[in-house]
Amino acid sequence: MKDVAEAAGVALKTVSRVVNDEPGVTPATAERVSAAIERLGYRPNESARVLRRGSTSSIGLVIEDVADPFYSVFGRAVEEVALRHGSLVLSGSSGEDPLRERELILTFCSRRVDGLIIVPSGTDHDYLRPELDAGIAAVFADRPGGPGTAPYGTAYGTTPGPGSAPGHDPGSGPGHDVPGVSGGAVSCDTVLCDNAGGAYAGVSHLIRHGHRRVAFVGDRASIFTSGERLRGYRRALEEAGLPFEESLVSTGPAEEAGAALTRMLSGGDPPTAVFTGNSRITVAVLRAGHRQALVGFDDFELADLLVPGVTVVAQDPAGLGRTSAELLFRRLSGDRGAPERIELPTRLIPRGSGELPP
Amino acid sequence: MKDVAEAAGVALKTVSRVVNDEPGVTPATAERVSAAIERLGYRPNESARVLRRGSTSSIGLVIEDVADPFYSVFGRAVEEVALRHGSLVLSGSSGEDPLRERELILTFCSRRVDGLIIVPSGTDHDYLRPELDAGIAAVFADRPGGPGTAPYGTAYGTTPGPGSAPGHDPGSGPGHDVPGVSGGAVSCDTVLCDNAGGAYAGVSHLIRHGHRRVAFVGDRASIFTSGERLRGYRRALEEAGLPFEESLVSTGPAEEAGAALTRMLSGGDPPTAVFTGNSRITVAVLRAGHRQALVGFDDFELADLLVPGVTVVAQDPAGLGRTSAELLFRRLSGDRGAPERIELPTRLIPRGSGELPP
DNA sequence: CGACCCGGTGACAACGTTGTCGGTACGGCG
DNA sequence: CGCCGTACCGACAACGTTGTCACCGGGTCG
Repeated sequence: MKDVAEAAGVALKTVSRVVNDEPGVTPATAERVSAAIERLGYRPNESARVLRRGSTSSIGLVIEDVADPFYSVFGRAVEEVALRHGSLVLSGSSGEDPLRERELILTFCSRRVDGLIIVPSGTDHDYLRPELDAGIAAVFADRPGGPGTAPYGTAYGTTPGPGSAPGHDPGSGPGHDVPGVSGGAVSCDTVLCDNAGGAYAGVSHLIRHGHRRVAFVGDRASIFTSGERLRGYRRALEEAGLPFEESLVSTGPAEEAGAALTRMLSGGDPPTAVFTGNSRITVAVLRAGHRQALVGFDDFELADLLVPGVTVVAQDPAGLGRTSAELLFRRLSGDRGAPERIELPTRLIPRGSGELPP
Repeated sequence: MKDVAEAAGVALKTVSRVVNDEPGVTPATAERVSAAIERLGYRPNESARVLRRGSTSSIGLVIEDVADPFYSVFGRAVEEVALRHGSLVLSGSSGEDPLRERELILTFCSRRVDGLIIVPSGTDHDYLRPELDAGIAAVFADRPGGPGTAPYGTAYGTTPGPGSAPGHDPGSGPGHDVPGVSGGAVSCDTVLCDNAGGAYAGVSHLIRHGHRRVAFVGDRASIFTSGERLRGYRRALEEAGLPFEESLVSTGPAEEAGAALTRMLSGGDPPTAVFTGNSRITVAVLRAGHRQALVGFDDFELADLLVPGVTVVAQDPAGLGRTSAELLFRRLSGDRGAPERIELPTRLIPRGSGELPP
């Protein structure tokens, strides 16, 4: 910029004015400066600008896996909203590792993002407190999280299941008696799917088609969404006056879903229908060659092309992303209202597999 | 940081030393500083650090659509490599709009990314020249691009097709007689798939199974990969002594692919087999209900679950991302060798649809 | 005709960090 | 006892930008 000023024969500040479209520059001068900028291939240094102004015009996005269709559509929606607000998106995959998640978030904070959108893997986000106090906005999406919100659903607070083991809390833990910051659960905005309601609708759909033994094959019980969907499953059974049987429920990673269902089917009095807890599991079950009536939570591409078409309870990943981002930007533009908790509806899409008779 | 120094009763510089693990600090002092850092919830300001040091430890990734499975897997691979090198990834979707692409790239440059990985939509990247001269590394992936490389494939340089129209080159164009920078094509590193070879293999596969009239349904001819794949198709025909017939070739957006094929099939002497130019088109053709022998370029999820399974020429999006990123980081660590052009092999995966008889 | 005002411009400090260099205390050695 | 070397630490400048304020010339109004 100094070079540009020199080349155009003006002061630094004038160049700054031109770059930022500030008023108070003669068209002639502006033209001279613009020419110099073009000629020297000058680009403003965003770091310096950020340092000076304090705001980075960028937000951080922490999701489980950038390559997962659900999250990538989610991310795209966030990007779209960010673009409209002139913001950039820093994104990173946590890979369900709370440690990696923490690292990513803190990295983003170091880069002074204006806000964060987090699909939390971990349950403990107390380390966020100083950042929140420092004015960084945060929205939790798809699952609840945040400092002080650990005891949310029933699934949380139980044994953390495999995968959450690696050396938790390496530092000296969050300061205990910090003056001014201590105590008081400060919860953040949260945008969720209506997991329980969706599962309820899907299972009820199967029951309505005559099934009385419906299996639930879901993800690890330690995952919030998984627990909620199981809750919806139970409610649907209860309401129909059907018994809840442990033997018809399996929770675990998608790779084991096929085998789990096979075991159920080979037992006495096998289920005639299956409700699957997410699309990875739905696909795993299909791949294992099972042909029972099936409703899956979460839509996936080509579900309509399979034979029979796969009936699903569709979430709206784009809507989730859009809503989260819009909420975040509302906070960034000064909304200081109470933390919100938004639940997005799901939609049952009948395609054939869920309408098969027992 | 000033606050931390004050709280710990030391100088700014000492805090800096502790934060950066620099030698020359007594354990006792370091401990005092660390305690103060923890207590105050201090995080270093990356912007200031960048301003001072010059390197941002971040790279920019410009792809067509973050939500597209191909690119999201690609992006994930890039992220993985970046993580290993301690870098962050800024990513953005260009949406096939050269203007948006340019904007994104320049934004990234303003943020002083160390390097760029670009899946180019536009053909003209001359605006990159000042950045490249300023030391930013760039790798073009999936399609060639970059300043001076416009006249690459045969498809380029022709009429730009619909979609590239919106007000090109708004400024005063790249400086014409810039001293020191003018002329001389400076090409960048490029990582591609073996598009022509893959298409050749796929079409040959169909021919080997007895087909003599093979249709090509591909994307707009203005897209590099599309042109290359068409080239492979022609070569396969030639080598088998089959005529190239315009009436068996359709290029255009995926939404029109189904209708295009329908038209071909309703003509006299219809094709008995179809080669599709990308997975979106493959799916469109399947959705249109066509049941000819089919080989598609690019693999997609559930291709194996359809009946019959869809034979594809699989690319390796993760490999593409990994290779691109590794090449980029090699450049960043000082490799000043001649620009490379890497072509990744494809793999034919027979699943049934490509082995149907005429 | 002089005072005032205003639009255009420039000088300077400050944002938070780190590289450089200079200072101080302490231990060892002549 | 004095000198030197080393280890630790602090003051200061600089990175590139922008906010603040002062300046200056010309037009306007009293």
